[in-house]
Amino acid sequence: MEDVARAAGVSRMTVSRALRSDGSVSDKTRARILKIVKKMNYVPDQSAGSLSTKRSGFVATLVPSLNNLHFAESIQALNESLEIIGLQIILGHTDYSTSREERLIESMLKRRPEVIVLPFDGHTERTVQLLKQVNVPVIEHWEIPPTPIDYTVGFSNKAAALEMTTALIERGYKRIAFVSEAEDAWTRGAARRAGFIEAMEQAGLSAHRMIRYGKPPMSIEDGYQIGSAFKHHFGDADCIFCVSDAPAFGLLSAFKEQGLAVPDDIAIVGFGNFELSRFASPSLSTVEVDPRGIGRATGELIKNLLGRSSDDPPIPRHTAIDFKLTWRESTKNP
Amino acid sequence: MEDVARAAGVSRMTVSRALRSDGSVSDKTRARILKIVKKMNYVPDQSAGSLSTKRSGFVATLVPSLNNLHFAESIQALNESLEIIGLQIILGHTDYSTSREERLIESMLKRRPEVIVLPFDGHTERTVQLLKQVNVPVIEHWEIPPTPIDYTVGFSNKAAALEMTTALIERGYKRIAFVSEAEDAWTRGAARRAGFIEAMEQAGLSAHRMIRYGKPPMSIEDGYQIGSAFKHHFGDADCIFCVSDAPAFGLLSAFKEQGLAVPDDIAIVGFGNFELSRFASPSLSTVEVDPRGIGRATGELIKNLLGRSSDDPPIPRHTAIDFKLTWRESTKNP
DNA sequence: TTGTAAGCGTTATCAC
DNA sequence: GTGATAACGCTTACAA
Repeated sequence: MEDVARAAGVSRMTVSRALRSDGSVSDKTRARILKIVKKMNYVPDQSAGSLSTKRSGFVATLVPSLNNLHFAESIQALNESLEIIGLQIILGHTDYSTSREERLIESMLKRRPEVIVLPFDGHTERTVQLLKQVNVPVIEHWEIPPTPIDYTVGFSNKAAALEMTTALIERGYKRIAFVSEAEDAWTRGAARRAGFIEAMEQAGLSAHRMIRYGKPPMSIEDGYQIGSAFKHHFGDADCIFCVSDAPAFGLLSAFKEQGLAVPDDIAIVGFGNFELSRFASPSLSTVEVDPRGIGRATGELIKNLLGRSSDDPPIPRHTAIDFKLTWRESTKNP
Repeated sequence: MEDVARAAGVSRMTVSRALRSDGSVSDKTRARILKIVKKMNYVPDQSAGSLSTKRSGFVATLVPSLNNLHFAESIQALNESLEIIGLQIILGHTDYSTSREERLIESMLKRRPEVIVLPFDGHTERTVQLLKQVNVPVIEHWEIPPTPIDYTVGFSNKAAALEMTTALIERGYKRIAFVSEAEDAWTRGAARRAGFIEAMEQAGLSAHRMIRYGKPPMSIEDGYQIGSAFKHHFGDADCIFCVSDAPAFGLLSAFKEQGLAVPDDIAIVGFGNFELSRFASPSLSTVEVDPRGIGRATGELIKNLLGRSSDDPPIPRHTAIDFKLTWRESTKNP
């Protein structure tokens, strides 16, 4: 910067001002300076800038895993709205582990993020404590936690599963099985399961057909394994509700091998609505969620949080993102 | 930090040393300091540290899109090896656009990354210029560019497609069609197409059955659309080679609707080997690549680049990542 | 419109 | 083993 200033015959301060549209610099000087900047290929050092302005330009963002198109899409949408306002995501994946989440947050805090975005799959006590005292907006996304730390963007996984289960019961299914992970640290999976159980009980039906297998995220392979042994365990089930679309694909594949007809012998529904769900055969009934919507809404929220003057209207704590039930060939529909 | 120092009755310098395992601090003082740090929940500011040490701890990482499990997995693997050595990824997606890539690089340069990792889908002149003069290791991944900037990790997409095509020809297919995007900015897709064409020509076969559709990344839907009109355009084809697995799934779906048998009426192969490829029906023959391997190898390379003393053995410019042909039910195999 | 001085929170360096 | 001092590259606050 010194060099640029010298070359332009001005002080560093003027260069600094020219570089941000901030200051009042005469158009002539600014033009001259910018030309020199281009020529010298000067790139300002944002760490140094942050140190002065106390604004890092970072948004610490955690997702359970990138290895899931939904989270990846959501991040991509978030990123798109953030880069417009000059914010950079620093990304981490929790691998569905609360202790990993805690470690990541500790390390990201060193970067002085202006906002922290993270999923709710349970938090350690220390995580909550860190988050509360750090004095930065915290956004939990993809689920509505029982006791939110600050802001939330997402939908109730329990309500969604409840709605789907109720709709299945209305369609005449009574002996519904639920497929989810064996390890329960994954709270959103547990929420879906709870929704299923509640709906069954409300209808006076038994929710004992529980298949717990593997750890999150469930894969197609997991579903295939479950499908291969399914009739052995719950031969009387008339429908299977999967905690995500992935194992549902595996079940479809396994049942096809066994000559079981879907939905005539048994119905299958998933959760998530991956692109493939429309093209599977039979195509998959599922709970449709809106990953890009979550990312976008999170971006909007951040924009509001950081761009506000003190007497703007208050910002709502929760942004609801819609889900909806999508019916396809894997269930018998009215 | 000042506060911690005062509470511990030492100077800031001693706190700084205690915090990194760097200096020579007596075990007693260090223990005392660390206890106070914990209690006061002090988190050092890495921007300030970077300013002093000239080490940002950042790795600028670009991928074409996160909306593709392969890139997401690769990033996740890279991230896992980087966090061990205390490096943070700053992530961007180019959306297969070289001008977007240029903008992203310019903005990331402000963070003073210690390494730059990016895909090769062509670069603008200015990108190359920026990258060359920035004096930071540059790693191009996922493809071997004709003129690498610095280091490369990946495989030749052209060679892979050539090998697959040759193998198809050996299996007796002669009227092979190739499905890829209409927009050709995407160099790796073009490389695959070039491999296909070269193999066909080597065998004295015609490579005129070219379907160009949509823009990268090709989706299942794209494949479905192509499949719906396929017989109309190339009714005599005996095999379709898709630039990625995604459109291949769409083709399978469309052909099933039309009552076309795969592979008896027509064979289909993909590129990528997504998890689903094993479970599709028929399961999909494809070129198997190793996204996590690319991520891991990139991580290793970075570790070597940053951790070297001047007289270590030189680091190879290129790290080859294997691909292999995987044969399943969607082709007639010997 | 421009410049000067001080300081952001850390660490390198050298002295004790 | 510990401390004082001067950077690091920028911006804020004020002065001209």
